Amino acid sequence: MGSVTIKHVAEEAGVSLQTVSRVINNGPNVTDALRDRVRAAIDKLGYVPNMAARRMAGSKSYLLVAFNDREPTLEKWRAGRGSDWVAQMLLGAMPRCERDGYHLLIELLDGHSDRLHQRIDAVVSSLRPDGVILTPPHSQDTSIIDQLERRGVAIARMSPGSGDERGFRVVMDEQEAAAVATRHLIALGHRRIGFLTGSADYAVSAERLAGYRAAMEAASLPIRAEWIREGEFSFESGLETAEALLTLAERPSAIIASSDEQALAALHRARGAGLAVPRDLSIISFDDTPPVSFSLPPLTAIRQPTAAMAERASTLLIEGRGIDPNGSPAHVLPFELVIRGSTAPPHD
Amino acid sequence: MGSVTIKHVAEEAGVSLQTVSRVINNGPNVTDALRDRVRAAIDKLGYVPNMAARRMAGSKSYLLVAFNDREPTLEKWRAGRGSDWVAQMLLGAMPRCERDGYHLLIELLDGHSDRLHQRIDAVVSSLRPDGVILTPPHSQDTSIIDQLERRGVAIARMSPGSGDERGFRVVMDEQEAAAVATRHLIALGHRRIGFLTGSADYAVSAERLAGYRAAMEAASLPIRAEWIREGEFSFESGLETAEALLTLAERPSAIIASSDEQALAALHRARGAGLAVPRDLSIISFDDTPPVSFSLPPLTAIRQPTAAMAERASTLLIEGRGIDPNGSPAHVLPFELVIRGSTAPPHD
DNA sequence: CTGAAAGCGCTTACAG
DNA sequence: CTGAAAGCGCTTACAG
Repeated sequence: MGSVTIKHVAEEAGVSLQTVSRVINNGPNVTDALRDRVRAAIDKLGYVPNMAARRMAGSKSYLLVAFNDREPTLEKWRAGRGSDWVAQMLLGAMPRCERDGYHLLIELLDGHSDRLHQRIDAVVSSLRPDGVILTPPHSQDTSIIDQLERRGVAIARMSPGSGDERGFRVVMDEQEAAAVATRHLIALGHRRIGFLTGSADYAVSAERLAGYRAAMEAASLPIRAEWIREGEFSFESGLETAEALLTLAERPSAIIASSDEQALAALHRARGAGLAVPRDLSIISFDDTPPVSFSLPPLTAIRQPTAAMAERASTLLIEGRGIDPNGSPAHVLPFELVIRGSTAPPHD
Repeated sequence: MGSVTIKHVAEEAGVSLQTVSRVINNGPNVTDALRDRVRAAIDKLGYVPNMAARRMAGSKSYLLVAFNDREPTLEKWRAGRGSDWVAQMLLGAMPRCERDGYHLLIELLDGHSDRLHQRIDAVVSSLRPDGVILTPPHSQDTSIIDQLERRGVAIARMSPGSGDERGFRVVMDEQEAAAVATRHLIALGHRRIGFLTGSADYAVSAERLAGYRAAMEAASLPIRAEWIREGEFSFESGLETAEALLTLAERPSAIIASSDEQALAALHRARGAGLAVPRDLSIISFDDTPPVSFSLPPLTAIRQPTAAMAERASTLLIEGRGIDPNGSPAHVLPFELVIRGSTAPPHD
């Protein structure tokens, strides 16, 4: 609609397009007088650069795309239980993007579909984002990193696991978090501590397990193979693995779950087995999404700094142009052990 | 880099750019043979149109912007209680957008700031979205509609209230919802029913109140002025207004709250006053976000079809090009009364 | 039914 | 320190 363009501004200020462009982009070599004149014209006309045009002319797109795993994301939204990783990402990343005139686009990606790469290519080709935020499990998918690298797209990977050090990596110390949880239980007097692992295709799963092992060993506590139950992050998986743990002849007096859902499922199973939490069984969960603070009792949990991680990822993508992050150290953000009512000294 | 453009496709297929463009956009007048040849070339090269270029050349931007009220939105994310309206919008709108190659951008808008219009102009000018989804309270802000109309931007308004019939309007029947809630209580035997109003600057607040009034009158039940408490949607406001209601000489045996937060606050106050819910006091809330199903007892609530509304809004914006929605009827989506444990016959 | 030209609003080298 | 030209990748009228 007869919108204001750089041309109008140039006329109003009596300068060339070129100069206006330089002022907009804080380019060098503009006298203060001219700059002021241009700024005044911009304000007067209410000029705002057209992003599509800027992008076309070869500048930044001012767009960041955050890819999220489709099914778990939709599933959680549908369930309406408030387990909202995406909301936390928005909380961290959106205001950060806004501050520098960027926009954040959430995109859903199918876990392992054949068309995964096709979809990524389509998004990158059509949107030309200045950077892409990858979340698990895609953040650890080497073939995706390959693809994005080939396309020359900057990457920030949240919780990417170890091994591949390409792109900006933003993490919390998963291993230490699990160790802290374990030590908390040990300090309470627990010796038989069970562990429910997360989905095998998420790198954090192995890291959390390693932290548990390390802390148990450091305390010279035995680790029985039957105490470690391999599962997935889901409630259903939690039901199954917790059940297996609770029906053991010598059952653990405490359980560390690799997700909130699993922990909630463990709580459910404990109740079913007539075990009082935390009296007969202590439970610690991972992530600390809303439902765990509403449960009875509310759960002790490792809080993942999702918002802070997303903010950092955005910052790195916005400010890190030209920097080669490859091989540089990961950005480690602090987690927190939130102690609530599901942990106590063992009863027996 | 060195990305595939329409030019490459044209060469590969041995046709003009023009023809490729026609095929991409499902334009008329292309022979099947040519179309197939072009499609084959597109597939072979993995061509995806550059959105910035399309936009520049005067086509759609394939971008939808959803404006949300900044502070309440951030506040809820920060609180981490899972009261997530935005997540429900994403659930409804994102897959719908994706289906037609659109992208949804969430943007935050300050409630009443001077720079509100400036911000909207900036977003519209820089992004050139094909349409804008407005949510309360902005969806009922006449000056915003004016502004967007002037700019020629298509608008879909969620819960816009009555009066201004411009743009696509997607609503639930707020008045009927409140009436249904009221009738549910009446059917249970309640005669003294209190009502906590929502924020005055949200049109739904007045509508909900009107529904309550209508249902009470239809049942020939008295409406005492002191039973209607004007407040805001927040928990704090709920504490205050519920307190006022519960300390009345002749206190209501049931309360309808205009938001989940208020209802939770009422529950809190009831507990403080030694009243058992639902034995001594029934409570119904509005919206049905996650926390109300976690409370003790879980609350009976009117469920707002937020995801469905966002989906409809997207559909209207995507498919409704060229249609003038002004003055056409609003799109009414069904709400639901979810009966849980906070409502029962009055005790006395 | 198909194609050559102009132009969208910017930025990037390149001159001066 | 400032400006005239070219070009980004498309689509839109306009020819043929």
